[in-house]
Amino acid sequence: MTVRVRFAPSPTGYLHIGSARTALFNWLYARKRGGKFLLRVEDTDLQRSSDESTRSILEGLAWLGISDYDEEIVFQSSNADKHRAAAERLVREGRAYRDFTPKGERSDANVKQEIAERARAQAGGAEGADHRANPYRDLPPEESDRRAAAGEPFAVRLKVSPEGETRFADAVYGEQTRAHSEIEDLVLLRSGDLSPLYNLSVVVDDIEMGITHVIRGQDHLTNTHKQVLIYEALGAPVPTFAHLPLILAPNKAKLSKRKHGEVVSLTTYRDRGFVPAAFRNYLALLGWSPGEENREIMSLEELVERFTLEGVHRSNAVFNFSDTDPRQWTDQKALWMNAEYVRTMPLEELLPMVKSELESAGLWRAEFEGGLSGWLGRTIDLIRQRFITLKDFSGQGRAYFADGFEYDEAAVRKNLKKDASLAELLPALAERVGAVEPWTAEAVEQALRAFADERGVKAGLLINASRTALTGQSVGPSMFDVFDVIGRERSAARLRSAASLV
RNA sequence: GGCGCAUUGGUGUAGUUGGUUAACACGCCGCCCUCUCAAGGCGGAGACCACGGGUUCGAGUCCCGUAUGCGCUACCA
Repeated sequence: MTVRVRFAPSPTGYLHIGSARTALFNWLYARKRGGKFLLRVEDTDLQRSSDESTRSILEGLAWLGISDYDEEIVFQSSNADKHRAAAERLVREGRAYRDFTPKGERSDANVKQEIAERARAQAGGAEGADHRANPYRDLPPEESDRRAAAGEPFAVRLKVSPEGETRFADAVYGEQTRAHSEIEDLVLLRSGDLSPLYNLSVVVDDIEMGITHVIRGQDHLTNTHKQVLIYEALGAPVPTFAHLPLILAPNKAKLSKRKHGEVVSLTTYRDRGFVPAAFRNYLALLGWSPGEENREIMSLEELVERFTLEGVHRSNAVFNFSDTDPRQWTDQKALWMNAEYVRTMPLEELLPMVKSELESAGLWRAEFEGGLSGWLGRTIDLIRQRFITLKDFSGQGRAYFADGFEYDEAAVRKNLKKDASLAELLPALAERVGAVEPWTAEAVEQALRAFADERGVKAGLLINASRTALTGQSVGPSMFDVFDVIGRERSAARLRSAASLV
């Protein structure tokens, strides 16, 4: 049987990195098994869902390179009739019943507290909660039909048998069992508009879509038993479940936008200059590992080849970042991995990303793809070695692409103001450099060192001063390569104008 | 409150039939390289494998208990 998996986000906000990772694992599993990867947008909560969210989720998946869905995207809201029909069928078959209890008030905010209080109150009673105490549970069908026909509002609940237990083998967490006494007669359809609830919708849709493997977050693990019950009531085969460990914040709390801000949003990584392959690689390693062989840098193909559900962990992973240290705005390993990709990936793959970065910074010039294309390649190859994100090409790297750049204050202090004689040395050096022939790194080095000897100063003084003069920075590639790439005229001009900063 | 799941250095993980000094990556520190900073090379600090019992000649690996964390428990998804 062909494997069919789905990623089913609800479009109530940006794409959370935890969801992105769930999508990735689904995708990897489908590709690994030669199966189908489907997308279902769970937009049943019209209040909170938005087209904008849907769009941003789609964009995020495309950015990650996993948007090659094998079938049309399914929108859950358009399946409401099917969900309702399924529930009505269960009522007819006596597997579900109409509950005419008036709908209770519930303040969304303190549900958790309410649950705990109710449970504590019940604890005083007999053996736990009596989930089958509903007076409408065994109402004769004729009376139920009559009251419904009379227009009395009702909800539809699944009739969970009081004895026994449900079980399923989770591909990650292993054998799971839960006594029926722990499961209430869950509501399938809301009273009033008879709109379907989540547990019903997912099951009906997954059956409809022929899903064979449900791979999702561990927060659904306990509720899976309810869904198994629905599958069984509906007489459908139960798919294989694989629950994924959660991704936690440094304080081990759930990662949330409200508390942790933009670090949890996938788009942040795109906007801050991450290479998609790097972030994808990092994400894959959160809650999964290939086992024995500990090579961590893996291409998409390698990830597909090595991915298994058995390699998924059971313990939650901590996403480590600091909200006070800007250098650690996100997990350091993610940053390291991105730098690794930036400096080692094939230049032709990096080029388009650098292009769009330079474009959005207004630094792109048409010649970069024409007469200067060779120069551009050399330059990028030179400066990428110490960059971390794509943003660095327009930030620290600005001076390579434009004459208008800023001098880093600390760099000026350290390399230019340090020695007053630089005010005179720099223009003289400019003169010398301007005459170098041919214009190569070696020739410039010879000229500069000779000049230093003549003036009786250390070459290092001139080299460091030149670095700040030509790039505005205190750090960067080997200086003679920088001269080479910046060019004779621009180098000389920058040396001269830097004299005024001394 | 009930039920479930988890627990290896700061973080991500390896350690799949119990057997020697618990491995790797990130981060951190030092040295080398050197025109700076990275990268790279070499080395180092950091884990009594949550805790307590038990089984065993021997346990990170099996069993029980405790603690802690997380999840679920809703006419939210």
